Amino acid sequence: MPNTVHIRTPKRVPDNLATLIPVNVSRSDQKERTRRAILDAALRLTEDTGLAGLSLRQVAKEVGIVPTAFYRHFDSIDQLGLALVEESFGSLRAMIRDVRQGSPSLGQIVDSSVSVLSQHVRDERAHFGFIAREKSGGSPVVRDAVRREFQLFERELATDLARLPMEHWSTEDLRILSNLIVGSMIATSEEILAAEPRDLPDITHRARTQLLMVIVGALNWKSSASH
Amino acid sequence: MPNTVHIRTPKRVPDNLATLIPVNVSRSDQKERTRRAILDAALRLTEDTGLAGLSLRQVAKEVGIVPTAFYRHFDSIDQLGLALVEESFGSLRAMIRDVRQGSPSLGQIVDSSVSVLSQHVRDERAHFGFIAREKSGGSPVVRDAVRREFQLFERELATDLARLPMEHWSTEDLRILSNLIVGSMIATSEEILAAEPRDLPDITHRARTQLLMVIVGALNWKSSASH
DNA sequence: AGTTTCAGTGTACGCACGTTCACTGAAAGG
DNA sequence: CCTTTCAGTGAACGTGCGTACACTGAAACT
Repeated sequence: MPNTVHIRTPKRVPDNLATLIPVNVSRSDQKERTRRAILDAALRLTEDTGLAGLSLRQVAKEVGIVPTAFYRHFDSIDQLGLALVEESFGSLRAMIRDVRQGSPSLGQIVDSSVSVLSQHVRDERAHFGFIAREKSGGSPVVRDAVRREFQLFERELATDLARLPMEHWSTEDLRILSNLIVGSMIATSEEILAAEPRDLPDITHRARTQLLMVIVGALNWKSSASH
Repeated sequence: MPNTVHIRTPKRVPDNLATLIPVNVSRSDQKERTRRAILDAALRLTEDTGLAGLSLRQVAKEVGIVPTAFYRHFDSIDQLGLALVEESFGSLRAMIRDVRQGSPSLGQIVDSSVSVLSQHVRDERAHFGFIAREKSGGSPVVRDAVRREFQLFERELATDLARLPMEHWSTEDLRILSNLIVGSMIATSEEILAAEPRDLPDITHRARTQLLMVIVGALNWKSSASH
């Protein structure tokens, strides 16, 4: 059941309006539609095989175009991969924005972080799965892109942490802490992706506890180290 | 430069000794040699492409046998993958044995754990890389095998932790803690694998700090929770 | 000495792959 | 209205793949 998209002439645009405002209809946005269809198809097909096992012909068939038409949109599968990395981290950043909404007590931050993470992983399953897979995946270009994004992420979390009442932390220690937290969150995401729905409460409870342990640990570790 | 192994008749065994003790020479151990060569070749080739991108013909060429001969040793690439999982976790368990050698103060446990991990990851680079890749890899069979091994691992660590002076911890809390620790160690391993040698001291220092944070956190979290 | 076993051979098959190239025909634009 | 642009077409290519099948010849067994 291909996702057919290439209806050559989908609709005649009424001239009266179309000429006034350049409604960006038809040609350019038909291209955009196809591009989206390719990204969606790739995201779906990658679920089984990873980007490495994705073939241009599979994608084309799924989208409903001829193989060669793929090149009108991407130079290579790697470029497709990079576009998916960008898109996937887009939804991850959207998630962070949700977490930042209101930052009350520390306990509440932990609670909302974990529940927002859990919700987003399920909502954007395909994106999170893609990231998890390609983080250690076959294509060096894509793999490195994913890792760079995570490092960026880690840095952002570090500056966020600096705003919390954990005074006198060196930037290095903040990086170490945020590296630990990001790592745990990645692990949790992967567990959520792999788990059956009924195990979800256990996982979120565990993630909450772990995040709390880490924070409590960081605070006490610091005070015990700089006595 | 194939790893040629198929010298049909490598050596005539001197009858005098060979007949006394069944030295298990030639046929059965020639098979074993080839099997090993296949495993080694697969481990090397997988480094670039992942198990998903590994072809039976590549392996055969690398080993120096004809493609069809592969089937004398494995039913499928998946079976090869499972053998590699087993082997890779073998070296991981060897590592743990090293860590357990002498368990003095808590600070020393942390130090030796991290340095042993760091050393082993570099010594058994191929094995650790394989595990990291296939943990989210393309083949469900192999992927699940890796995850099952990690769960086993986590359980073992939990029982180890139970022997430490952290009394009155519920088994659930121990599982949560060991899940956190195993997760951090996986993340650290992946960072070591991806890092250049000169960044290694930073990474081990970070890992040490994180492990300490986690332990301090776990202890304080527990005492604050069960006040 | 005669028979069986079996790791490795060699050919041949059909299939999916990426990429090339010249093409078509509707949309965009002067 | 007439020209240009360009997303999608369709045939053709060379390559590497997994697997089938009948085989060989030395090692192992009786």
